[in-house]
Amino acid sequence: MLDQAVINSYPRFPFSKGQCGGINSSMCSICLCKYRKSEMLKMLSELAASNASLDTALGGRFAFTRGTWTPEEDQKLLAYIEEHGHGSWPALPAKAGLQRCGKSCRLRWTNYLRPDIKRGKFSLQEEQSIIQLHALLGNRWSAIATHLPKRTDNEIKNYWNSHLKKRLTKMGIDPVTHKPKTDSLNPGQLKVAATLSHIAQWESARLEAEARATRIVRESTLLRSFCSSSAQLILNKANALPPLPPPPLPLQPLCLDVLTACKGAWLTTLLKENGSTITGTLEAPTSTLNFSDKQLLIPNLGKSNNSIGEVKESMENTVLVPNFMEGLTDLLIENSHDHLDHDLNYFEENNNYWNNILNLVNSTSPSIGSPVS
DNA sequence: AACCCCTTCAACCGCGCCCTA
DNA sequence: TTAGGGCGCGGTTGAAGGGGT
Repeated sequence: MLDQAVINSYPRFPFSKGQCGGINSSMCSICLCKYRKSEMLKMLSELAASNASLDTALGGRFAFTRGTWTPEEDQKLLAYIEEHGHGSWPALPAKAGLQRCGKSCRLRWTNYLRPDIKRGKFSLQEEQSIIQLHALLGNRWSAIATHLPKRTDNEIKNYWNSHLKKRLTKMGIDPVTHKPKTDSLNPGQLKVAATLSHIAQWESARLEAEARATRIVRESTLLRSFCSSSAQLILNKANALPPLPPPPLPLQPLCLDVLTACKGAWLTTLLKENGSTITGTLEAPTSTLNFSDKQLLIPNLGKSNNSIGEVKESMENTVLVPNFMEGLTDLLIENSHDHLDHDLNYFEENNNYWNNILNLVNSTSPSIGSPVS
């Protein structure tokens, strides 16, 4: 058996650190290729017998370059994929003449070299989309990325961690829950929170399913220019996906209603707190819900035969709705105080902001027709 | 100029899912 | 049914660069 010290001293040894000695893992830590234990044992005994370096003993098989990619490497990878498509990633480096593992090539391609990637500063609209989608989806970066054209999940994740998360924290909003940090909820509030959590869970699942379908279609579109036969297979796969299931009633319209109410809440508060006389061309709140003093108030609507009414009735009288949009509403309200009081540009931007949320849900949910009537 | 600290983000790690033989 | 191949995903790391002292 190979000396443990030798294994540990070799930084490129192809097994997970600390696991290679006992051969209790079949996972290569460099390229994630998997090997049979018998094969690994054979490789190790060959190495021990040869008394050579690991690279030599294994035929230079694991002498991968790591770290930052050079322009020459980029060019090689780009040229190969443009001509042949990527095909099997583990096989690509040898064919393309690269001393990289397949996984490194795949990451370089998907996060940097792909022609459909937009690089550079995130726009205000993109920032808002990320915050909105993060409130709905949490750290599902790939799902979020499907709603931001030409942005990668890695880029969005980095931007969130280095910019947006800190910004929300600075404004007193928990970047995980998207709620003000000082929340303490009474039983009635918790009840509503549970209902909204259910909505968010459904929306999250729906967006995830949609993201999957979108990803497949996008991948097929990209590949078509390189490898028409492979693309056709993926297109067939996408076409074979079953339609997204409708959300459970009564959550379906209520979800939209809550969003609409949030928009209305923002509008009402802005007008009220600024003593503004903005009228006419500005859109009025459309929700059946009322709003006052930064609290989304749900009145007792009484008996109703429709399911929406039943849900609302269950919320009873007047309660604070601690949903994920409230933090955003507060964020916007704070912004209005700090920077843009009585500024119509601000109004228009944020009116669009709420319209975007509604459009987002509307456009991605064909089965969700309209807010509750 | 030199050093330190902080931020950014490309790249890597480890896990788990899906598919196939 | 199971093992292995392939790959996507979220979390983490560390090199590079900028700013302050």
